Amino acid sequence: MVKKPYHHGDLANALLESAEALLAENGLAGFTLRACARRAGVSHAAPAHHFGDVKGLLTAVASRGFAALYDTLSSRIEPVRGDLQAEFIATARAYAEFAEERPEHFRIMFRCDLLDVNAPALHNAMGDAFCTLTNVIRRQRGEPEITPADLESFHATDLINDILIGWSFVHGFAHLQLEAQLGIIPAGMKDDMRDKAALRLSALIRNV
Amino acid sequence: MVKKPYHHGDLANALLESAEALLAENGLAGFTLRACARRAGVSHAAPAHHFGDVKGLLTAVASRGFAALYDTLSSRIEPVRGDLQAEFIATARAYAEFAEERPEHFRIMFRCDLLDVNAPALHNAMGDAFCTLTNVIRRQRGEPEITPADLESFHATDLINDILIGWSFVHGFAHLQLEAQLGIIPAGMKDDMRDKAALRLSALIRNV
DNA sequence: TGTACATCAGTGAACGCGCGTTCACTGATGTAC
DNA sequence: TGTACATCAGTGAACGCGCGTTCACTGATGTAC
Repeated sequence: MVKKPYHHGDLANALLESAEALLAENGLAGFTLRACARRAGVSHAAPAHHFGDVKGLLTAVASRGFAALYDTLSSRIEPVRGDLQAEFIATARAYAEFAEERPEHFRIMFRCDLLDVNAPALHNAMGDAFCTLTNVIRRQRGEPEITPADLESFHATDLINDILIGWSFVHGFAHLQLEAQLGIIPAGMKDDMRDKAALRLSALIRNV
Repeated sequence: MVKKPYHHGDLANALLESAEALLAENGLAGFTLRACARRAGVSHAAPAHHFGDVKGLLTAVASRGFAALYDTLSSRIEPVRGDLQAEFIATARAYAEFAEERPEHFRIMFRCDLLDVNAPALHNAMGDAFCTLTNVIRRQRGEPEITPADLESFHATDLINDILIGWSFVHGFAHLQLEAQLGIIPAGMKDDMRDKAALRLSALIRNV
């Protein structure tokens, strides 16, 4: 039996994992600084050394959420890259499934009142995820891709028009579904309806 | 000076108004049963007689939110009724402005984890609001309107396709904007971009 | 190679707080007869 | 018209709880010389 060392070694990550587990188990209500510390096997005052306060920890959790969303989107889009219809469908599907599989994580990510929205880590993680969505739209339009760095200074208004449609649709569907607002659609048909809607929008954006 | 009567007379409404005021002032964090009771000038055990518990009160708050959303949508659509492009633009605008003007109320309405989603009052209020949105789409498509009662048994899948696009877009834009995700769009251009996107979608749905 | 010292990353006790719920109660109201 | 009684809508004290933050502290680590 190994004696527990005084220093944890990787407490920051351990706390983030505890936080995510707590969110998954009990929702936002189950998330507290003290509970995270308890779960990580550390005194409740320890997290302050790494995250400052609750908001700091939540912001880090949200950053990891956007990073995970980025990974999900990338991994789903990559296999069908170039097939514009399939890309669009895969994007909507990946986004919606992410929200369904990690509902509490998803909720936190879009709760700017609980987060330090100016934190660089959060800002960058958001930028990566949204850049991926933006590039889906750009490919639909036959335009060259951009990088997260480009996003900062990006003002091509006619393109933003379609990005707005794409973002809003994908996000709106995922959020409405997550929050039980799509009761009108029979449970077994949601995926199919979403795919069809995505297909229709893809055609609109590709202008065919 | 009037002696305060033992019975309040309209405590249920007074509590709802207190709740909404607290949400507006301090967000969800400022909302507690006790705070609502305090603000309504009543002992903290009194609300239980009207709403049972916290969830019951929150559910009633959300119901009033959907009723207010219904009113907002109706009053904005009515003046331009028949002008399909203007109707669609007005709908997106009304929805987004509602979210901006009553952010905390809006957040509560879409937090099914905090609500009793099976409460009839909530269910009906949601139905009224979403029926209004549905009829916007139906008019775009030249189809007869439906009533909230019809909504229950409504499975015309080809129509749902467009409803899904409309709902998701309108809701997604409002939610992304509320949660500070549209930083890429210069502040002064958001309304214009939203209107243009709505116009484009209106054309898609009208199939022109 | 040692050593002094600054800094970092934890501990654990304490503080003050407000919460939701329960409970026995009481004042007010409504209604059956 | 009166009265008994059930029911409703409040009160206020009490319970038990866990929270976030602060603080003085200590053990461990890293580094300058």
